[in-house]
Amino acid sequence: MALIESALLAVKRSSFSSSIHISKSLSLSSSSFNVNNVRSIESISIHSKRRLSTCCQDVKVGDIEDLGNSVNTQKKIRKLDSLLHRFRRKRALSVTDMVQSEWCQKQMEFILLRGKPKATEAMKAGTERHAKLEAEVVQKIKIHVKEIEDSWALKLMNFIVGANQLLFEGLTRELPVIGYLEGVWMVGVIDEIRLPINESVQSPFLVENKTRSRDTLPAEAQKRNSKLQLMCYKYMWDNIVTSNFPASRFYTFYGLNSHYILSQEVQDLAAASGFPANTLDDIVMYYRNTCAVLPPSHNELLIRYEFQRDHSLLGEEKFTYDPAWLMSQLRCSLEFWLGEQEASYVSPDERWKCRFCNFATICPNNSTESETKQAETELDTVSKTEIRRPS
DNA sequence: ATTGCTGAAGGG
Repeated sequence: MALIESALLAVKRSSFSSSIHISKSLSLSSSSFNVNNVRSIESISIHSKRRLSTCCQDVKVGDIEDLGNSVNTQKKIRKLDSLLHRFRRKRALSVTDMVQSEWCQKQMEFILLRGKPKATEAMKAGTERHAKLEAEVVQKIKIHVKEIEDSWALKLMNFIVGANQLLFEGLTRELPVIGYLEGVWMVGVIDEIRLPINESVQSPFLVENKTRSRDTLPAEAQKRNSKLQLMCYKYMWDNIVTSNFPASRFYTFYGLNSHYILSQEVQDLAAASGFPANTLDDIVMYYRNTCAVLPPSHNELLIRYEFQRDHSLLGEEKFTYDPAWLMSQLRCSLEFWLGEQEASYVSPDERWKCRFCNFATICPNNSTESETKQAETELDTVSKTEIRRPS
């Protein structure tokens, strides 16, 4: 408790100072079930000076290439030019990236190239609701960290403490996960995990809460999209608990110093959480030990839909993990991310998605449609009048 | 800086 208070004090102090030295902050949370212990730590926000802009430089092609090499060169160029390389080189792909590109690859591409649109009111309401649900089981406090290694240590601690909360209390929320899958690093945050205490076979049950602005269940495309999200989480969870964490690959990818001495604040927190550690490597060891004792997740997955206005339950959808379908979806998305395939457009029967898309007016999909020229012009005019760009 | 950036998810 004293620890939490001192951490909060630290935050207060820094908010009074005009120090430019604040590099990163982390919100750390303790379980509301037992406030005397730091049971859970949550959500890191990084304000990194080491921000890496990974905008691709022009790739110079060698003047003299023999035929055999030129195929390889083409591949290399494609790889260096890929969206993965340009926008996710120093950070992993996220489950959101996969889910977003399943919704519409072209829209994902627009978001990367032209920036993401402002959050809608519905999105804000959803974010707020998720924060409330999380607050039911975890209490967050902010921690300042010095280096990127500190924030990774805290993220892994978040997982460890969240996993322990799951084991001892039967429920955790907003659990951060990381894995090396299909040749890429992937990160995500599992909305909710339950562990039924009175069942003989203990399989963590993954749940995703969805809030809706309308009091109806979503269309098939949206259900499918959320199913993909949950299946990604299951894939990641099962990977985490069944295979050894590739620590050296992890250090290399993120450019981390495994021997980095954690900031005093982070060391104190680790000690208070029951795993005294000096270095990032120490935390990774605890992380691996935790993963080793966790069981694979349940084959059934659950999406809960609730109405934003009154939080009433609109419906629940239980479905079975389908690894073959998941793999085909991931492969499709990865081909797009790796630059092996051009961004695809939504299928004709899902053209309604364009009505919700901020890039509809500049999207080539609208000009190649077999609509009449008239309709096209009308659509164009209407859309243009709807665009209001802040000057 | 009563801001925006950082990140993952937020809804459609």
